[in-house]
Formats: sequence, structure tokens, C-alpha cells
Amino acid sequence: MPGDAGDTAPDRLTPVLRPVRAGNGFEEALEQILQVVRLGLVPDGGRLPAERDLAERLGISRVTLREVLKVLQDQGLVESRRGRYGGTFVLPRPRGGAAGGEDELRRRVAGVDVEDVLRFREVLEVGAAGLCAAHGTDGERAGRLRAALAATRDAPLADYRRRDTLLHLTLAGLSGSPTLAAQYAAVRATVNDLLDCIPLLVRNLEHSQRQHDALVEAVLDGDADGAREIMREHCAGTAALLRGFLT
Amino acid sequence: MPGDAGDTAPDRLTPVLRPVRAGNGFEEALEQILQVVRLGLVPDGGRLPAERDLAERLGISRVTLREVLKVLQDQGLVESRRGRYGGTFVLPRPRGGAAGGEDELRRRVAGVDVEDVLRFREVLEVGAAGLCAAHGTDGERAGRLRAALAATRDAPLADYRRRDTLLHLTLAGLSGSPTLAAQYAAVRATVNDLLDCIPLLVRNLEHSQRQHDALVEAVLDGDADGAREIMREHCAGTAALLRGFLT
DNA sequence: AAGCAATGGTTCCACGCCATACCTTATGGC
DNA sequence: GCCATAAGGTATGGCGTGGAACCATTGCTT
Repeated sequence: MPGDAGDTAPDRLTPVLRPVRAGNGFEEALEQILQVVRLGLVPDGGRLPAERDLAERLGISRVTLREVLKVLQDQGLVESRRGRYGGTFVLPRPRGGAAGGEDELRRRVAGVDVEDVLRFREVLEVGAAGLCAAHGTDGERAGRLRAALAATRDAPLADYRRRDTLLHLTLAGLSGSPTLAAQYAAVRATVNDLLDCIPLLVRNLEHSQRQHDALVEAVLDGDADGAREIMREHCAGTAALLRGFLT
Repeated sequence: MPGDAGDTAPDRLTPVLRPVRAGNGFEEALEQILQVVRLGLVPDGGRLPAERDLAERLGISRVTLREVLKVLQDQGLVESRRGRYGGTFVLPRPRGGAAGGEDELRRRVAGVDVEDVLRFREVLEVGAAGLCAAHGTDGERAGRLRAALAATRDAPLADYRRRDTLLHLTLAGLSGSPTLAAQYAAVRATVNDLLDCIPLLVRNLEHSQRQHDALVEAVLDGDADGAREIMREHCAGTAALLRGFLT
């Protein structure tokens, strides 16, 4: 066997040689727009960016984007209005909609490597918390963080998940690493899918709230070690919950 | 201004609404194959996966892949041999090659957000170290880690960077999060580009070596806090170096 | 009331990329 | 020595996608 180069080594190539695109442009764009909606980045009734803008951000042509929007429109998720100050608007989800969102969720969650997601999520969150605390927060940043925290406090139960997500996204965004923020957004969308598969326990919710308070305090105090430790526990809590229910 | 929804909020969409693909399939594939070579995952004289296999892994057609390989071949980076046990082989880089690799490097490094890269890198590395230490390492994993460490010790100066990379990739691979491993590979390729822009200091090298020893020891001891702390210092060292030279 | 600007809606053509099938070359086993 | 096998090399037709131009609608501004 010539040319062997003695390679019985573990497959180190797999992490690098990944599919260049997860699907076709259509599917990828659909996924990302759904992510925006699922993460609650655009509230009910809110407007998505204009088609030309959105297409450019997603790096696809307007033609393809419009096919995506067509699908979302057919499913009753968004509505398009023409004219100046028109645009594509997110519709409130029709409660228990007939569009079979349940099966959709099952389908998405089916292929997920739960351990991978939970571990990666913890690494990013803990890292973000540490970075934020370490490099300090000016007045504006601190205000954003406090506002996001406050929003979780007086949240109706139905909107808690969304505001919690926004708080964590805010923290990731303040980490000073756009790459980290982007990766966190992606993994958080998956985490939310997983969370949607298990019951929401009010007791855990209160616990989370205390951790959020302590976390923000530590970050604003510049206590990096403290922030990391609290975040680690916070993530461990969610992880234990998910591992328990999804076994 | 109707339909405003009071959104003077910071642009939370940017982290999610990213280009669906960084370029066309051709460019992306080229980049990834170059990454494999640059990271030293296939040693000089080593063989890349067969075209059909490689094309499938990259999620592109063989036609497109062959265009990529054609370019690499024209630049003298790889060589194709036909027949059974043939394949595409990585050629030793012709020292100071006429192919203008210098400009290539400058071009790649030009658009990099150094702070982003350094922060994200630290988060992933520290996270990986913590995960590895926390969930323990069986005999085989421990062996791989020790072997990678040993390889860095008796490395000729010219091959140190490569073996160092391999050690860190091994750690990331043992973290139990494939996503983390993939992200680390990507960010490390960029870090290596940055490192190629600054001089290699032997003193730093010895320092790194001591940290590597301590790191592996902590990981194998299951000392997660220790492993994280050492890794944090290790990354901080590289970061300070790069920040200093690239200012 | 008229005009302007910002948005969605529509059309057309060219090009990139894919899937597939087939050909050519080299090696090892029978 | 023959041939199966595994690899690179070549050719073709079709579809997804992109780019650009244009139309249609709405509401603010003058």
C-alpha cells in the first residue's frame, strides 16, 4: 500500500470539511428568517427589513427571497403590505394554528445532537458573560442590559421565553465578538426548539430570575469570575432540565 | 409614521441575518481545502480524500470540486495521480514560492476583526479545556492528547506551529461538542494567518510549552477550573503578542 | 391636487452549479 | 497475464439563482 503516509490517525478532517451550504439558498434563507421570528427579534406586528435590504443581508437574490416570503405568507406567518411604509409584517401566531407547527417542531428537533448543543451553548454563554464583565460596560451598554433584565421581570408567562432569549442575546452582543454573538443566536434558536418540547416550570422560572439578577450585577461590577460562575450554574440548570426530559 | 412599532432598538437582527453563503461554492470549497492544508491536517506528501468523497463532504458537485483542485494544481500546491491508490497529494511548499503567497496572506488578513477573533478564540479554547477536564478522558483519548503534546516537544522550529495547532484541535475534538470543534478549526485558521504576520519568538515558545504541559496535566486530572485558568493565560499570551504587533 | 419616495410585484435572460453517465489510467490479486 | 477495483478525466442537459429593469401601490410632502 504505497502512498499511505501511515495515517491511522483519527479523522481530523471532519471538523473542517463540512458542507459549504446547509441546503440551497432558499432553505437557508427560510431557516434564518424563521430564526428571527422564533427568537422574537421582531415582535408580533413588527416589520421585517425591506425585501431589497433583506435579500442583500442574506446574500441571496430578491427573486429567491420572495419565494421564501411567499411560503411564509402562505402559512400565515407574515403579511405583505405594499406602498410607502409597507413591508413584510410578522403576524401573531394563531393559537394552536392548524398549520401543524407541532410536527414542524418535532421534525426540526429530531436530528439535533442535544449534548453538542448544550455544551456549546454553555461555552458561549459563559464566555460572553466573562468577556462582558472583563472589559467593562459604558453607560449605554449597561442601560441596554438593565432594560433587557427588567423586561424579563414583568413578562407575562407566554412572553417569558422570548424576553429571556433577548436578555441573553443582548449579553452576547455586548461581548465584543460579533462571531460569538452570531454563533450564540444560532445555538439559542436550537435551544429554544428543545425547550419548546418540555413543560415550562414556574419554579425554575423564579430560580432563573434570581440568577439573571445576580448575573447582571456581577457583569456590571466587572466581576468576571463571578459572572462566569453564575452563568455556568444557570446553564447547568437548563441543561439538567433538558437532559431529564429528553432522555 | 405608522407601523413603526417603536423600534429605535439596537440592531438585533445583524447577528442572525448573515449571508447564507460566504461566496460561491467554488470559493468556499477552495477556502476549506486551503484550511485543511494550512492547519496541517494533511502533512506534506499526504493524500486528500478522493474527489467523490471530498465533493460529498463539501456538499458540492465533483465538477465544481475539480475546478478548485485545478487551481490548486496550477499553483503547485497539490498534485493529482491517476489509477488505483492514486489521488490528490499535498506537495511540500516550495520555500518562498514564486506563487506570491505573501500577498495572498496579506489579502486574507486584511479584513479580519482581530479583537473578534482573539476573543472568540479564547472563549472556545477555555470552554474546550473546561469540558475536557470536566467529563474525564478515557484511556484512548488521554493517549491522543499525550501524543499530540509529545509531538510539540520534539518539533523542529519550522513545524512547531503545525503541531501546536494539532494539539489544540485535538483538545477541541475531545470536548464532546462537534460544533465547538468545527468553530475552533475555523477560528484557528484565522489565528494562524495572524501569527504568520508576526515574528516567532523562541522565548514565547518555551513559555507556551510549559503551559501546554500544565494544561494537559490539569485536563487529565479532571481539574476543570485549573485547566480553564491555564488556558486563559495561554490565550492571553498569544493575544497580547498579536495585539502588540498588529496595532 | 400633484409629485415624490419607498415599498412590494413581475418579467426576462444568462450563468453557475449539479447530477449522471461514461472513459482512462494504474495497481493488486487471481 | 487477465481483470476487477479504485482512482482521476470528460461530456451533457437541466434547474436554481442572480441581476437588472420595470410596473403597481401607498402615503407623506409641498
